[in-house]
Amino acid sequence: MGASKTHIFSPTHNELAHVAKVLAHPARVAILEYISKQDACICNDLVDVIGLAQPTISQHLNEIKKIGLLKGTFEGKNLCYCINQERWEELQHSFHQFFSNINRNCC
Amino acid sequence: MGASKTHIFSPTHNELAHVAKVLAHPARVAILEYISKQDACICNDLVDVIGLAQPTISQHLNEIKKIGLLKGTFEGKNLCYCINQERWEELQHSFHQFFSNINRNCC
DNA sequence: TCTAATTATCGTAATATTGCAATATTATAT
DNA sequence: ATATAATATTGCAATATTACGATAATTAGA
Repeated sequence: MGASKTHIFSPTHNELAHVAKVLAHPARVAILEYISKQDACICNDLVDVIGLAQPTISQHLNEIKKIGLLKGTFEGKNLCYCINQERWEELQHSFHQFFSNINRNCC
Repeated sequence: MGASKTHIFSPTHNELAHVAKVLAHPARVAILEYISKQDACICNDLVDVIGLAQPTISQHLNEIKKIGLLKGTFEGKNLCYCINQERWEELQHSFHQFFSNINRNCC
């Protein structure tokens, strides 16, 4: 059918997948890394840095925003994106949990 | 256009995105968790456990295989999937690196 | 107010993903 | 060798994602 059957999975699995989906595009990984490395958070140089058209960057930023990873002022000419550190750590923890949770006994 | 412009991104960004894409579906997260929690690795109960059709599970397993996360015997009636632990730790490290790499100075 | 600069939204085309029925393949046991 | 059980492959339909041109909205400054 094409649509994921999210209803048959646990909230935990759906949430991790949902977050992973945002990281599942190199542009978004690059955007996150770039923003996180700026001392000041005057952004959007992004269009030049990343090399995609402005509407495309805008869409990617929106995806990142949706999972709560960005904070800052979102209006005006000089808007300011930056990483929402609490959320960042939350996701870091989720992935850490996922990766830690593995059995050693195997074939 | 629809296709990601992977060539404009760094190998590191592409690789992380590529791996994240595999985790970007709850079925694959569930499959990985299930396999990792089995003491013995006699699998495929998966069709029952996950609740998707056999061809669908097979496809998901294939995606997971592609990034090297599975090892075991892949032939026969009683085949045996299990987590490739070295690869698992490699990916764990990649995500850890990504999440650790963030600046504290912001608005 | 008018203009210039910046970001967001809309519309659309190309491609990718998800899911399953039907079928093929493979390996084991009889 | 044949039947059985388990997994893989194929083909296709439905939906999602990616990308960008055109355009709208927003804000700061002249």
